[in-house]
Amino acid sequence: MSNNLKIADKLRSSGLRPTKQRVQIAEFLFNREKTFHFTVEELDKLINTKTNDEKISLATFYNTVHAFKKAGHLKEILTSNNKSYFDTHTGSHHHFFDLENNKLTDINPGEIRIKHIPKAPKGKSIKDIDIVINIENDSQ
Amino acid sequence: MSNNLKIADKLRSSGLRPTKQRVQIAEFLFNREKTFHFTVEELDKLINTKTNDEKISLATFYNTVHAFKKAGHLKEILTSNNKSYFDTHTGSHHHFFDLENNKLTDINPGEIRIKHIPKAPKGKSIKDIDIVINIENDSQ
DNA sequence: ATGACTGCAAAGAATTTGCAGCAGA
DNA sequence: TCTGCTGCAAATTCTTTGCAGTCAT
Repeated sequence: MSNNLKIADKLRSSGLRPTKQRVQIAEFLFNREKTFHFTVEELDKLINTKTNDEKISLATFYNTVHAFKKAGHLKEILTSNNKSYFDTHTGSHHHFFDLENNKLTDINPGEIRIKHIPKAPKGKSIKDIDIVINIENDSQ
Repeated sequence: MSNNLKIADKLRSSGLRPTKQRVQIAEFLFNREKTFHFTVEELDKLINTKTNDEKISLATFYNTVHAFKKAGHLKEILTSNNKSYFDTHTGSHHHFFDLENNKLTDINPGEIRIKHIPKAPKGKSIKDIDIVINIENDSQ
């Protein structure tokens, strides 16, 4: 309940109306301890089959996820399979991408550091840096 | 002419028949000094409008680019716009991605170095590392 | 009430696939 | 000749859009 209120406030303070659908999606995404990585398709399946309530339309998932991203509540991640993955952990961090099962995992922030960041070309500045380490099964 | 032969041999030694289309695409891609970054769509436009000869079908561009990639002559690059970019420079290196015009440029290999590479989760090993530095226009 | 949001279905963009015909070896 | 490759169109997959009806404020 208090979670519900917090979620609603979080949405409102981002300029987003806390509609039933957005609250349901936001609760699912943000009321958890661990970082959660997902595609829109996966989110749709997870939420729409878990509950038997009225289903949320796929278009609404796309709208909502993009709205959350714009509001800074989600981060989009590049992967080698050219799909849009999102991450509930919005701070600066990087990822492993498992090529065998298409799963993302966070790299512990202490585990990777860039020694020297190159200067952007003139007239340009750096917006952000994406690092993905592709992993596969050991070939023992 | 000798270029033609070299290209044909390059293809043959990768197990690819040097068909007219593949030779034409390979010449376009590999007979150049500087690294070349492209999407399949761009390649199609560049090759099919430049010459007035018989056009190469889009499906053939996809087939060929993937065959070249599998043979190790091209590298695929992740970008923030979730399209497949390819790079004629197959060595290990990283990229700037200009968010304003969707253009990739190489980062000079000396300009970036990772201080500490994290260990892959157990049972997994690192296949490769993709780093993309997103850049935008200065905001002055 | 009024503007924003949802849901549906249709459209769009990028890529893949099936298969008949063609062309290298 | 025989297998691999090409080209076309149709199919797939992921994502966006238009718009009428609905809901939050």
